[in-house]
Amino acid sequence: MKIASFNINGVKARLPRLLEWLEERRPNVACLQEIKSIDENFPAGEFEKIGYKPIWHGQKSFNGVAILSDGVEPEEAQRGLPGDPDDEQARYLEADIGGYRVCNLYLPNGNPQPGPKFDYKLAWMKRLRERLTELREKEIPAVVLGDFNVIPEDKDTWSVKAMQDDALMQPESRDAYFRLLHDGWTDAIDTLNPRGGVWTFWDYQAGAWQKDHGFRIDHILLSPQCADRLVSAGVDKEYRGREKASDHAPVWVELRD
DNA sequence: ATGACTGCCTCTGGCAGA
Repeated sequence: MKIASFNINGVKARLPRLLEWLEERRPNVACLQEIKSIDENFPAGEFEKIGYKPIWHGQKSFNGVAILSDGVEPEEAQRGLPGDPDDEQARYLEADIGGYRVCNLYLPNGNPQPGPKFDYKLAWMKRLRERLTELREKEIPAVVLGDFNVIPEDKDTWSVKAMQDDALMQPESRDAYFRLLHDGWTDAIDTLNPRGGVWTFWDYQAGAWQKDHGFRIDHILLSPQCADRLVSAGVDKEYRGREKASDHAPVWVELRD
């Protein structure tokens, strides 16, 4: 079972690149973030044409998440992150697929910090922990993946100095991430690349891609019930270098059946 | 260096992203 995550930065602008990646790499499940589309405009038919069954949670202009499943209908389990009825941002979608609970998230960026956006990020992470604790207590084999907007450790960025004031690597953001790991979730990419130096994002600006100035913010967490099924995990880095690329590269995990 | 690039909706410039 191969489960992937891709912050595509606009489903409309990225559609040819996205279809190309799906056909070339053929993940069983693909979680998308930043579809930047209202529900009515989501191009479901384009995915169905190549064999993927989609569910999606859209929003005008920003955010938006979707789950695509190869040949199998995803059984939606949760739309939107619980815990705040006033939060209308489309950043969370859960589905049952092939015996796994797949939790797709687009965690708030939090810049500028300090400020209300950073407060929203930290509150969102607290709610996420509560949701994931529920799943853990039910002992569901779960994969939680997406754009976490957290640089977990210094080894996960090309430059600590360049990023030191960024919301992505503030101690509060990191603490909230490590609370999840201490709860029993396994960071699949970090487990297989303990020395770091693996990037999933390169800024469009200042020639960041050409200079390999990236960082790791797209993560895949495994619940205790499926951590021992981990076979491999990685980043489809080459897709960041293609024409009209997203600023993120896809990440993926392969789990033993 | 208040920089850079890209997508969105469209008040085609301002906002958001990271």
